[in-house]
Amino acid sequence: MTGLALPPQATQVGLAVDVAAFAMHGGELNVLLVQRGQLPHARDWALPGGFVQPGEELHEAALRELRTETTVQLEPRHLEQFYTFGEVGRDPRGRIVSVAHLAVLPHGTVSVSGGGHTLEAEWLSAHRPPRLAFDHQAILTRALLRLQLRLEYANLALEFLPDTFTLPELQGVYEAILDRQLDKRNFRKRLLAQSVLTPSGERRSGVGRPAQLYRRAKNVRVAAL
Amino acid sequence: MTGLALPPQATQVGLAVDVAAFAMHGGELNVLLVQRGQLPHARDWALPGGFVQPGEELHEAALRELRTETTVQLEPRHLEQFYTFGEVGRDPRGRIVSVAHLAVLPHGTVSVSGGGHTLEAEWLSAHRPPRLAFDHQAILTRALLRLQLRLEYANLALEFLPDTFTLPELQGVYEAILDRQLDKRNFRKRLLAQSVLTPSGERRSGVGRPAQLYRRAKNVRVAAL
DNA sequence: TCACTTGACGTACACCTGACACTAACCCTA
DNA sequence: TAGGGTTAGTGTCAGGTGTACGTCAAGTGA
Repeated sequence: MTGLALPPQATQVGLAVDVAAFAMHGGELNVLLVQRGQLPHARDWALPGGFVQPGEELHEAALRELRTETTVQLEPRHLEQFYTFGEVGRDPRGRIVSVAHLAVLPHGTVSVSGGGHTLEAEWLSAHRPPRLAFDHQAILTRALLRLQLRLEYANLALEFLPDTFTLPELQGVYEAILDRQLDKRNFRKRLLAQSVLTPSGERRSGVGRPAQLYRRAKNVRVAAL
Repeated sequence: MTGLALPPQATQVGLAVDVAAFAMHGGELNVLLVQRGQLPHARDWALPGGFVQPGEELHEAALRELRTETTVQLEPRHLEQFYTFGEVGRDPRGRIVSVAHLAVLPHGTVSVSGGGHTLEAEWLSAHRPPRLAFDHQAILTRALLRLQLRLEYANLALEFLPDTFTLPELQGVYEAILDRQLDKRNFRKRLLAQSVLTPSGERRSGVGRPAQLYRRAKNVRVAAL
């Protein structure tokens, strides 16, 4: 376009993305992990991720890695870059800078399997994960913090649930993300006051008293990450 | 260390840092800008920044660029990485990814001059800056947002003031950063309730009634960014 | 000494938050 | 069909927080 070249002092580094993808399973907040098939850290668990390709945007790379390593297909709006990890010694192969992304999986995306250079892909406990490769534990910790921050001022929790859901289910999502218990009376008060929910009229039978089903209110947009 | 090499699919990109450094001058929030001496965007204003050197940490690079381009010396604790800009077309020279940093200049750091590849360094209005090179306007906008967020739950504003200061002066810092007016009575109440200030006993004369001078209370640590 | 400027202070109200205990509705089993 | 088990659903009060707002105090300078 211009004939301009990179100046000689421009350090060339490996550019990577990593993705901390979250979903709810059985009342627990899970994070999507892969088992590495290559050195370094072969057979260790890690966040899905990999190198950005030439001409590829950062968020595209994140989506691609997620797709090829875990078969999870995601829309760009559920993805947010949150921190860049570039410490000199973080990867034994050389200077590799990783732009870490946070992903929220809409309800329904569940089955995963390994692919690419990974042996295995699995949903594992986000708050009590196994030992992770590289500095991925630090990345995960920061991702959880960001997720909790976002929870407060977005309707993020709705993403983790199907179209219709009960209030106790929604409360479960909050509790799983915050990793602590909430008072149900205060929770209901707070949520209903926001008027982002409309009762669907139906109820869900289960073990005890049937619960009212809600859905997201019209013209309430879900938080874009 | 291991004999491991970067895999062939590892895209090599130029790695840069940019710094949005803020200070208060004359009741206005200013940002430190440099006038570029090289193509592309020669003679345009830009945020100080440049390429990371081999073996150099990101925050070290940010401090070094600030020092060489603007003669501003800064401690690491006043620096925070806040976003990474990696869009494909953002730099005409090729794929250059920039890790943007926010810097708060303690009061007293004022005189600047160009250096390195820059013609000039100057403090200019942060909320109404001149036209900026590359995507630096987007970087600046995001930096301002982050600064405003930080203001709320840190004692960040104290950094912008000398050791002793009056409450109206402190309020001025808040107003300059938030770019809006605050009620002085509520401001006092809020600030004094935090008990991070101690009256120095002295007063400062000026046009109207002399104001009480305050200093940061003992054992109140300033927010690390 | 009077007008002007700026600092300092208190009150009243709306709102939000968190603590807390009981009733309602349904299922299952004896 | 009655009763026990289980989960859903509700109201109130106290304390704190944020905001709006009027008034007096202490200087300066004409």
